[in-house]
Amino acid sequence: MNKKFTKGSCLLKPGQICTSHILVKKGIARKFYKHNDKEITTEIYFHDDVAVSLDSYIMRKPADVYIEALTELEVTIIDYSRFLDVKTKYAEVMMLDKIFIEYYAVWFEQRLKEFQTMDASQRYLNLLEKEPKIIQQLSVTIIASYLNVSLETLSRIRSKITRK
Amino acid sequence: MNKKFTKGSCLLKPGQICTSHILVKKGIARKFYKHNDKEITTEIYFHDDVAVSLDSYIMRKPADVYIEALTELEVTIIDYSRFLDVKTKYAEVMMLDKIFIEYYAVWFEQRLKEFQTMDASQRYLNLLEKEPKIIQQLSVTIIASYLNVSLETLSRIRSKITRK
DNA sequence: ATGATTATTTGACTTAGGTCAAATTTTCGC
DNA sequence: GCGAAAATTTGACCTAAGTCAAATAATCAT
Repeated sequence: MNKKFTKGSCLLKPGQICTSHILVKKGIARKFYKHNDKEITTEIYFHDDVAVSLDSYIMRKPADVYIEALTELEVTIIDYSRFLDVKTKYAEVMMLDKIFIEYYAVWFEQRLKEFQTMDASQRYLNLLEKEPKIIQQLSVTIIASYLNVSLETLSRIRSKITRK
Repeated sequence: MNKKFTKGSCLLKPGQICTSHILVKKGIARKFYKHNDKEITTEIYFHDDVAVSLDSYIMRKPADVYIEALTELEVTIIDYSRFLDVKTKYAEVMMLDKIFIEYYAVWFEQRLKEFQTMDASQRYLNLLEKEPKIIQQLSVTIIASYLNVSLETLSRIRSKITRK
């Protein structure tokens, strides 16, 4: 089921239960949570990426994250209840769902390692290498909140790099 | 298939492919990786916990982590090939495997959030609350490497807390 | 028990990165 | 294009936590 969202609108808000997967078809979205009024961006979605609040979806509990359209956005909503029905019938679909979560878990492990082993500049350079689209298309504010540094620090990192 | 390991021995080393899940029956184990000669502990396993190098297991690629016995250790090895065979036959088993990974992913997400939002003392207090066994039974060195702080800093955090 | 090894604590110093404030640049509505 | 609002950069300063070194404390083998 296809849907459109305007820039700045939210596809999911804290308190809602995430019952579906969101497949981005056009535009950019992000997931973030608030901590002491600070926004921390955890994921950024481009074409064909899938957005979901994993713990809300799995535990059937209210989400604690926002999923927000960063541009005009077109998505396909994959409804959980329908999906569940298909899953019980077709082992293949269930297998795909499992593979999705496996890769998601590996991605989390990788990202955790980045925070444990890299300082701010290394994280920036790593992101530049691995996901240049994020650097190219998003604002300093959003990139900083994705790297978990202050905007000022990110700005300094960038100027130091370009000065070289 | 049951196996015993002596304290300090490794159940998995970098370079090996992790083809099985390890179910701890007795003793304590940990997973860690080395970064610039520093050991970073990522997980600690007690009775009935399951140890696996997820990315090695899923991607069938050489592991980059150690799984080490911290005490005399008794485990049950669940071999991947056998398990795979069972999985194709019994959807139930596959479902359990999927649930395992789902919870694992949620756990990673949670842990990532801890690093993004808590300072060293908060992480310590959080661990004390959520996994007191780790604080009670392991050395400062291991706890520090699990919290990703230096041993000196952890020692100072502890003395500050007990002084209160 | 005693000396040796290992683990933990304490001290002095350094540094990455945060905060707050001001300056500058960019973006956008009209 | 022009002024206002928003985003980014720069500066000054501060703090959490790291490093290195030395001092205690705990553990272990003989």
